[in-house]
Amino acid sequence: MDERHVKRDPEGTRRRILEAATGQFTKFGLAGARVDAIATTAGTNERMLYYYFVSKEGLYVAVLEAMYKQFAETEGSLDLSGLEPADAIRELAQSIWTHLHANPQWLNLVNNENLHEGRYLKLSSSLQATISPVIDLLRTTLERGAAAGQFRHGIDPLNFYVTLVGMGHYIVSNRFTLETLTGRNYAEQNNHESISAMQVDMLLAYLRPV
Amino acid sequence: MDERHVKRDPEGTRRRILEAATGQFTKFGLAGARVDAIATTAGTNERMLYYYFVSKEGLYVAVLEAMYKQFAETEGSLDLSGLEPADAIRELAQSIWTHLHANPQWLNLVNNENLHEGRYLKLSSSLQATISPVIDLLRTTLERGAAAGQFRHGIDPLNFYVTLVGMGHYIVSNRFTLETLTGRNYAEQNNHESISAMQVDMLLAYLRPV
Amino acid sequence: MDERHVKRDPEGTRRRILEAATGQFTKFGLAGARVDAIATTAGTNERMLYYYFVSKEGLYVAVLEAMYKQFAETEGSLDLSGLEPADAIRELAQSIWTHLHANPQWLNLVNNENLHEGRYLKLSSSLQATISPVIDLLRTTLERGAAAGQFRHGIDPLNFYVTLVGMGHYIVSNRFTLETLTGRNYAEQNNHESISAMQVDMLLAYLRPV
Amino acid sequence: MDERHVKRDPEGTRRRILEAATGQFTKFGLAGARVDAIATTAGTNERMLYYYFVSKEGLYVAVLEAMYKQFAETEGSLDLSGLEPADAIRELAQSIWTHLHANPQWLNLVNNENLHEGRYLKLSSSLQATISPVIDLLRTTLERGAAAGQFRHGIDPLNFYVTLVGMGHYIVSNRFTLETLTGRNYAEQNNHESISAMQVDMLLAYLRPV
DNA sequence: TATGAATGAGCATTCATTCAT
DNA sequence: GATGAATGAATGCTCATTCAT
Repeated sequence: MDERHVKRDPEGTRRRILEAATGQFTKFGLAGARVDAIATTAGTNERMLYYYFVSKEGLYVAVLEAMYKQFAETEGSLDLSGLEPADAIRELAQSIWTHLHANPQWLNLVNNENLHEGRYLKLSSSLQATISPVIDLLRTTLERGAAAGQFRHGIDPLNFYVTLVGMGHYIVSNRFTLETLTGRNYAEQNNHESISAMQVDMLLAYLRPV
Repeated sequence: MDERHVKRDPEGTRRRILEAATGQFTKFGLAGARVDAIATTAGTNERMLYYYFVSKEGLYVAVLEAMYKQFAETEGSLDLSGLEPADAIRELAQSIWTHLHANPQWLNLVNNENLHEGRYLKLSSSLQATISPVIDLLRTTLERGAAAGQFRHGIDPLNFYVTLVGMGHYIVSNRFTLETLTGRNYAEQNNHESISAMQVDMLLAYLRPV
Repeated sequence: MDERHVKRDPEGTRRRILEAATGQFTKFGLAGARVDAIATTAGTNERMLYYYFVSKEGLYVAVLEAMYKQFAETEGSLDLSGLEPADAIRELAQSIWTHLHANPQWLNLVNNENLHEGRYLKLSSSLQATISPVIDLLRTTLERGAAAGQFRHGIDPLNFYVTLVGMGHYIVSNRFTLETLTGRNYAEQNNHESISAMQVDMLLAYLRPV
Repeated sequence: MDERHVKRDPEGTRRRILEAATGQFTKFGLAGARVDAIATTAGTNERMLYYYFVSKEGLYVAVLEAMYKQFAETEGSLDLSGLEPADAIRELAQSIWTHLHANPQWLNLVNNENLHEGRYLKLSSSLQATISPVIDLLRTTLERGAAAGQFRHGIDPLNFYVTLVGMGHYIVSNRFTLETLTGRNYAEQNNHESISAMQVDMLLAYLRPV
């Protein structure tokens, strides 16, 4: 059961390097992460990192891809079809926010990638498509609500989606500076629930026909 | 009379180091910024950096303080007293979002500070107070709107403020990954105006009494 | 029937490694040559190199032996018996110089071996004998010329041989620095022919009885 | 008198690095030389090497320049004006050969530079002119000899010079492989004198009018 | 015979920092 | 206040080589 001492385990070695790299890149960013710390944490040596991922940047891209893929899978597996339109929006928001809340380190990676002006994400083929299923889901829900007279017409689903995700992203990603500056810790459940409740209300109030 | 030291300009040197450091830290983060690049850009040598700011981290904290101070001054100078409550909210949102939009590099610094779990911001005394004037302004406006029957009662001003700021922060800070993943560039004016309009509507729809 | 091992070709693999190694060692020297570049160029993997040649140094010695052997064969196949003594000297010189001119990379290997103070050549058994046939040929020719009254007596054949080879070696081996410093490119045919003519004249003028 | 412990000695440090680098590059070539060995030998640390010479290659070029300059100075200081033409040629040859014989490590550097196809020498400005004074000296001597009826007319001075230098270069540069293959050690004085005598005779025999 | 996986020592180079003047 | 010189620990990466199958 001890993976460290299995002599030949290519898949395991690769996976352990990727996991260790995820930890380091999300904690320290691309520049701050140390190759030898990744190797040590992975229970292997630095050489294997280059064997499997060519370079530190190659490893960073691999981590980026893995995390986006994982996030897309979570979002993509949502089934809102049986829910009332308003409940579907509630469910969508809660699902996304919960995932962000549970994986704050992912946001460090996204922020770091924006520091690099998104250049590594662009290197990664086929990630562009990851977002569309959720947008489609949202569009369908908005249309369903509009048809039922519960939502207003003509809402841009992408803007709505971006606003929704941003609400969750901001309070998770900025929880440390927010706590210092406002005295409120949004990682605490009651604070998190309180602002989430406000934000869901906000989204639904906006959708309501005038 | 010694020509070699004609260029003595303590305040200027200090200021140029701070400006150069701001550029480097916002572009590359704390770990990615290079001390010698800062010195070169500032037109001085590395030694002076230590003379004025003790260490790289000391310089980072100084940059952090300067940028928060500047942001607080912008927000604090707002005068909403003459406006209708709804217009005051519009003005507040536009003012904050415009500032974020105009200073995206500031968000890099904030994100970087959250990567470090806010530990350097905590070192900085007296920054905690910077936010309260705006909160007070917002609280007053919300109460004014409620008293006039235009806003609902019992809204938490801090949660409202955080949500409002987050809307602007997210689309500016994440503009690169958003463009790659959604195909929409929120740095372009029409896209930025379009989502801002939705977000103002959202804030106001939420405030409307039920 | 195992398709994965269809490509078994021991002699071919060995030969391709040797050829690839020759290319790398002559281009970059012993220290500069890369084991993995040799393997890749040879269309095999690094492990096979160790299988066939034990070590990088072992491979280097093998290359050294092969090139000296090839050079000795060229020189050894000369037949000067039917020529007038002076023509025999001309033929010998032209033959050696042409070979050097046509194989400049061989000189890189020789120079590299001298950088290593000849220690690898010493490891190689049986190479010492390679030179003697040409010396014998030269001695016979010199004696033949002296007997015919065309050459002076008492010439040391080895010194004569070394001088002759050195003339060709120098202008080929040093063609790059010579071009930079003198502006004359001795790899160009007319320049090469012009200096070779002078050098043949020199050899024959020396041989002429006083 | 112990340079190692002088705390501040920029010129000394620079000079010691250059000397140490000369030793390493001439012994092991550019690829084989080790930066840390150079620093240790120079009694400083690796960082200073980059401080003064930017890179390993920059240091290599500096060494190359220094050695060519030194060689040119030796050759350039020759005064042949008071000698009979034939004696002048003898003196020129002895002077050059003695210098090569006394500085065999310089030839390693030249050979290494030819391995690199002379690309670093080309980087060095102003070295091209180093050779011309000797050529001029030689041309004058050849013309003087021709005018006196002692030398033949129409000799190309550059080809003559290259041949002369090559004679010395070859037996010094290739002394190790020559010893292994011929059994004769041209570093030994009597062997060196013996072949040099033959080569001077050869040069003068060639010059004699027909 | 052949190959992918693994290793540890070593590589050139860069880092933030301090010393001496 | 200002600057050039000096440092040692590290940094990402490559090396020749060996192991396991």
